[in-house]
Amino acid sequence: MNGKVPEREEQRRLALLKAAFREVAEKGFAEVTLDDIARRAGVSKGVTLYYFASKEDLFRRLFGWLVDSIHARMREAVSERSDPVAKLQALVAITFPSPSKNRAFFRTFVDFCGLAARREGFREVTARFYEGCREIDGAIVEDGMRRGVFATRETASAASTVRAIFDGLMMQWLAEADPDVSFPTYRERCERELMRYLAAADGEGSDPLRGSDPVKSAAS
Amino acid sequence: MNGKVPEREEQRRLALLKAAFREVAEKGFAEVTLDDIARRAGVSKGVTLYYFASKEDLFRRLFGWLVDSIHARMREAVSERSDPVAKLQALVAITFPSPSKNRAFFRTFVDFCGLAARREGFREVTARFYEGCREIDGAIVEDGMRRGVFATRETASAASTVRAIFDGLMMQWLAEADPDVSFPTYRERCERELMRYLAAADGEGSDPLRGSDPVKSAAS
DNA sequence: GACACCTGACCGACCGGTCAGTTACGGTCC
DNA sequence: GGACCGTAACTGACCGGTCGGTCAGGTGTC
Repeated sequence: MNGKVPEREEQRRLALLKAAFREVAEKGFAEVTLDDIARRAGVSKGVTLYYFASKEDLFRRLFGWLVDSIHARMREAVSERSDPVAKLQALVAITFPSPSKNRAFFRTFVDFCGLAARREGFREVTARFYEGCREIDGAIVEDGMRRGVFATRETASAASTVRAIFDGLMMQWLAEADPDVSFPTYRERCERELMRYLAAADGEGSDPLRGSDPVKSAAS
Repeated sequence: MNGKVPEREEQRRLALLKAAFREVAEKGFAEVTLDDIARRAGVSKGVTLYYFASKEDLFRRLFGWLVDSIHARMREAVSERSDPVAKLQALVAITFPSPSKNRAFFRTFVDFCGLAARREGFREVTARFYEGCREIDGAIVEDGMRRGVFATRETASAASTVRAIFDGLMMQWLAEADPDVSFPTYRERCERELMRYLAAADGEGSDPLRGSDPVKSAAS
């Protein structure tokens, strides 16, 4: 009907990546075998290495694909709002979609950071992830500063800190004994603390969030 | 000369843990073999499993030992100062000691978080790590608030965010193409951004740091 | 029948864990 | 002092299992 061969090939590759993602999210890179991935995708083991040069190649592409997806989703969500505060809230919503999706993505992410910290070939992808985040976060911060909603600060550092708050809270969440229960706590905390950090310096009264009842649920 | 046997045993165990730490920092949990650890410690392979029940047992104890060490060092550094700002600076100094030590600890830490996010038996140790941090960070924040140096906020959330900024920046640092070069940038940024987050809300003028030249080195 | 796609048995390497055997050493008895 | 011994510490060959990667051959489609 149309240019079919390379399309079908791409389709197959994508199916394998999706299968690999689910496997990695569950077991971690080190524990996943090529057989697991093939079985999850409903094909035989040989196919995996028919479409990817090696296990490492597959993992690298998997993470590249994840990074592109998440960036696209972030950019889309941000572009749909005009208010910097709303943009940030949209980012929080993207980053904390649901316990299970969160767990899947962030487990994979942490795994990958561990790999990237050691193997040169993987580092490039993590660098690209943070590069994109810096761009997205930085644009929001700058916009908010221009409009006087956020306090003046150096954009690069602020974007870096915003991202650190996202990632750092996520790591704490992953370590929780019962992540499903504490999920809403962390999501709300993320939003509130980002606002706190960015809020204009002339008093908490101008806090764009109605900062009413402090969430005490995480206290010991 | 004295009660010798159990002491010598503990000594051996510690030597193995240290060897394991160096190996893991370099290669990651998944890539380290019992043989690697033994060889690094200058003994034969059999010894490793003579002193530890299994590889998993060894790794769990390794991380427990690391967590205790880092907590002790943090507590000591903090207890030596009285000013909350100085305490926080001391914490930054502990957390960012040098590129190589940083890399070693944080690579291991990230690895371990990946494990803990999946295996029940490991989660308890990460939970303990964050529990201790919450205690240390929380005490500083609370002290600062009482003295009016930091703006009023809910202690648990603030401690959580402080720790998130530490961890999140560290992850970004790990992803840098040339970590050794960007190390001072991240260290300074960590200190400055923590202060920014915690600083009293009545204007940047009261910023406890002399916020002079913005570090632009991380901008694209 | 040619070709792309797919299969799964197979190979070689590796690794956690076991264990039979060796070594080092402190104590004991003559 | 030295012969002897018991045991804790240590060694490394070995085993069973696993996994990444290969490949000879099958299958379906144009």
